[in-house]
Amino acid sequence: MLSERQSMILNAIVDDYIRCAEPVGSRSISKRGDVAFSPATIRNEMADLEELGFLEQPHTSAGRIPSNKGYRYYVDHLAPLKPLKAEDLKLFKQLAAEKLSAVEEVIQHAGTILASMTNYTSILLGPEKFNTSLRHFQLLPLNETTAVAIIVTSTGEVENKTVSIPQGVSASDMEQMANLLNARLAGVPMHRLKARLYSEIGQEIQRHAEHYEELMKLLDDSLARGKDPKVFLSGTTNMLIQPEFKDIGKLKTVLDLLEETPTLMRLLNSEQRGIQVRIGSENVHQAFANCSLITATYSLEGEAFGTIGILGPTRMEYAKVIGTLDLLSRAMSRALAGRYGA
Amino acid sequence: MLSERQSMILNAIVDDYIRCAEPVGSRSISKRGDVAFSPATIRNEMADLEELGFLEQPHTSAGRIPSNKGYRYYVDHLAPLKPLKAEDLKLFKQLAAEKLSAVEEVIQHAGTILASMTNYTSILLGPEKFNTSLRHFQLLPLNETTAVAIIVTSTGEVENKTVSIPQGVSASDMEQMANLLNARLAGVPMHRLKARLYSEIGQEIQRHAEHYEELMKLLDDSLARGKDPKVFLSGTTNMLIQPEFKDIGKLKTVLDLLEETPTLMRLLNSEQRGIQVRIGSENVHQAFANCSLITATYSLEGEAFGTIGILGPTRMEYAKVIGTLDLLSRAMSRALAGRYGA
DNA sequence: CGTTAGCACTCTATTCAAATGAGTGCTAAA
DNA sequence: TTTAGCACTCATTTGAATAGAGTGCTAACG
Repeated sequence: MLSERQSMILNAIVDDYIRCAEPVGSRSISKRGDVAFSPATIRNEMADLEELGFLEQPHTSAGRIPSNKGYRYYVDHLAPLKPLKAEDLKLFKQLAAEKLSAVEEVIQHAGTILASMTNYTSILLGPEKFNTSLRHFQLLPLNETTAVAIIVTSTGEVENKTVSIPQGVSASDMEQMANLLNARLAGVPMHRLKARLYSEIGQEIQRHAEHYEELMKLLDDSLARGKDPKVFLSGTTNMLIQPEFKDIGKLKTVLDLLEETPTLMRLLNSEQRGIQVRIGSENVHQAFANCSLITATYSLEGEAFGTIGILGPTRMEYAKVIGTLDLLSRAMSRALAGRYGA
Repeated sequence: MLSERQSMILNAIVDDYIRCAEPVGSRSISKRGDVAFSPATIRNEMADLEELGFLEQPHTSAGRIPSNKGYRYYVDHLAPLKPLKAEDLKLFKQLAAEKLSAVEEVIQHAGTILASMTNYTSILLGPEKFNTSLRHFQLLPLNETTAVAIIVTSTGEVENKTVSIPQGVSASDMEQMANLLNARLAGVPMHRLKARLYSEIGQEIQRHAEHYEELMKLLDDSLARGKDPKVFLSGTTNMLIQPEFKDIGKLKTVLDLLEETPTLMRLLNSEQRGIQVRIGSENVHQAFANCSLITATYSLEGEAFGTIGILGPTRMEYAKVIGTLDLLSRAMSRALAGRYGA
């Protein structure tokens, strides 16, 4: 699609622009050394590249900046896969080695590393609990009216929920219920719990206990899915140092959106495994028009999957970020593996 | 300490400055109507107030702005306690009425309300678990090497922790241990748990079981205090709209500090109950020199206490914020009461 | 024919002096 | 004691001139 020379020039422009955040002119490219042509020649090529839609010109007498299409070409064909620095690799190893007790801590920690290494904002999605199963259920009365329902999943995560005790249900009723659930539903995938509750436990309760309605309501409440998977943000303030966000208004719009979990979920949502790059307007939300989001997925014992992502300006160090995410997602899978599971 | 007229003028200046964020001059005060003197007279008083340290002048030909001492006087003597708007009160009632299942949700929600009502940043500290006691303990093996320890407190909070199982400890050992702890330590205050573990349970284990060392280590790990109380932030982006933070550098320093839980803890830390106002340099951290922090405490069944706070520029709507915090802290205490507890 | 030097042109950013205007302090009069 | 008047200060705004970076085009060059 592009000639050798055009590719080289596009590459040079994107590189330069990523580094300096300023329109790059023909002269400065010529001087870089890796494109050994005169400014005039480069100018001609640049005019062509602009016509093809890979470059843009803020105004007549400025240099060129890459368009979204330009970035896309850069990412797909040009971005050199930089090897990570040794010190960064060390951080990853530490992550895997560290004695982090909970999945959430591993994720949180990974997010912090990611943000500090890249100087962008990291967004991590906890594992979908879709593929985990029930390990243990408990129903613990606190007083006459409220109880705590505790669910432990096969991956060792603990969810808890305060539920109110229906009239006429006794502590021993609840204990029986919990025992019944553990006996019958242990090992059942989380997303099938409710269905199985009605199909299997329902009859049993109806046979042995009064208060059928009340007990079912209680159990139904208790098993209510522990809301959406958690989102972990880190390095949001790195947005502040990006020159593209010197406009506080736009900055606030973006930061505000980052506080909304549903927006983030929608942003990260994808069926695809592996690494994905969404440049500028490829993102769902209009406010992220000059942002790029790069995501990778990690797995937890091959059962559950989560997403880690980096949000930054479209003028992002793609090569570095992609490499980092790739390695870190593997490191996370490794750190989470073996620690739990059947 | 200040004459009637001086008070009035100081009041007018602080009021105006809080509204407009710009140095206020003698003329504009004279025109306000509530201080019926000529600009010249007011100028004289202003000169006096400056000499006394209540006002400052950015430069010779600008109006005056309040000093920290000025704000302090305003807060202590002048700030009129504004009644809240009806719609705001309604929000509070909703908070109390809502069926929020977990303490943390109540707190989180209160923080959101607080931030959106005041347009400042809210910082809420979860209840100190200091005064809560053990309700239930459980130790649940996940596989050969790891187990989940679950602690339920008297206020219905659930803490969980993944611990590794020492060599030679069996599932039935762990079950016994858990039963023992429940039998002996239920009702014991959280902060005394470890001490009691050694003084009471220790002997028992030594008598009945092998692996004394290992079991004690396991239990000790399991009871490790669930880190610091959680901190909930809301409305951090409200900082962006404050003109005092148009300097992105300072803004970043502050926002970065807000991400550090220990800093926040130190910032909020106080033995005092009730409402506290810390103006500018009265705050621990240098970076908060032009911020004010107003805090109030709430209680959970009279047992545990937490803190809610508002962080904003020193030029803060003290009257409104103090009123809001006062009411909200009560509303929270109410919302949390009755829901749990013995 | 592809490449490059040269040059006129465009447009932004910088600089600097002058004008503006908000606000003060002081003095003298009411 | 209060206030009108006035000279003075100083940040901000304004506008014009200038500098500078970069382009597009044309003509020359190998």
